[in-house]
Amino acid sequence: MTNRIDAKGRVSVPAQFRLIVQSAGHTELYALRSLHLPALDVGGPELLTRFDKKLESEDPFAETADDMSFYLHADGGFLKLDADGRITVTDFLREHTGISTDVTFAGANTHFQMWQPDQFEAHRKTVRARLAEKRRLEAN
Amino acid sequence: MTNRIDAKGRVSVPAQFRLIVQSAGHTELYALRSLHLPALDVGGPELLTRFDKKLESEDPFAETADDMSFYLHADGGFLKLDADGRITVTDFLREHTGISTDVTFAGANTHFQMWQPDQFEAHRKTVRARLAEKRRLEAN
DNA sequence: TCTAATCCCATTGACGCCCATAGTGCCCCA
DNA sequence: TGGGGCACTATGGGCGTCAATGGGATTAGA
Repeated sequence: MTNRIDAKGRVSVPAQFRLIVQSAGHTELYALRSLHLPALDVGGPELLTRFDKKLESEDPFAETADDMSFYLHADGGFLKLDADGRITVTDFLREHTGISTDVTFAGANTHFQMWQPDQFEAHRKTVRARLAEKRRLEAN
Repeated sequence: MTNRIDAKGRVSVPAQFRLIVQSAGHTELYALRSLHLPALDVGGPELLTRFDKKLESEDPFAETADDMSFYLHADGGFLKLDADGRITVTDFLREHTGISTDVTFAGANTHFQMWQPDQFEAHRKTVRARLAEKRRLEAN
């Protein structure tokens, strides 16, 4: 699902994904820069709390917990949905993803990803190739 | 079983295959672009959730798990059945399969495949040839 | 004051929902 | 046993609704 960014820098979040958060009564999304991919992991505000909960259960003095906490708040940001279900694409989003004029949305029921269309397509092909190769090896 | 795509881009899902999902109370199909074939693997939404469940139980840091998850969502999509048991053939389906005016359905009890008719015929022949060859070798 | 964000409204094209018709196989009954 | 009618599938098309997009107007913020 690919949508265009308009002259004001807005893009419609596909209805199917809006439902994820709007049904929960929220008007905000939370976007997190993916660690390994030039993409954004996006979900409702509970995406943040879910990670935070996870952190609480760990040793607060462990380095990984520190890193994770830092990562969550430094590499994440809120996106406000306007009345028409659009968000404005900030530099925060563009830098990490390479997004300029169009955005590709892909994902599941609880959260989704935002990509620069070409990057998305490239990654899709890479993943297909890797899985096909793995399966070929396992067949022998 | 081959059906025609109408002017609005719709095609009837053969009744026998509809039963697979409708009997489960669903009105949606889940289509996944096959890794090795120019075809779509189609089944009920539980096809996706089944895979997802499987992934949750595996090591979430393994690259393969990431790949699988991405593949399932990037190369998979939902197809809504209308009241008459038809789906609209999107570009998402056409690109991978070469489908343009007609669709060939083939499959088993739990899920089925969608093909461009000529591609299906070609694949059928190669499979026949491969099996015949294998049998010929084993006979010696 | 100038820029940027937010709200509101208009357009258009796609999709969902509805009904109509033709073709086909099946069953039942005369 | 042959014919009529019922049931269902595949297909075509009308129409209303909603999503995606564009743009004006108003407000907030620097």
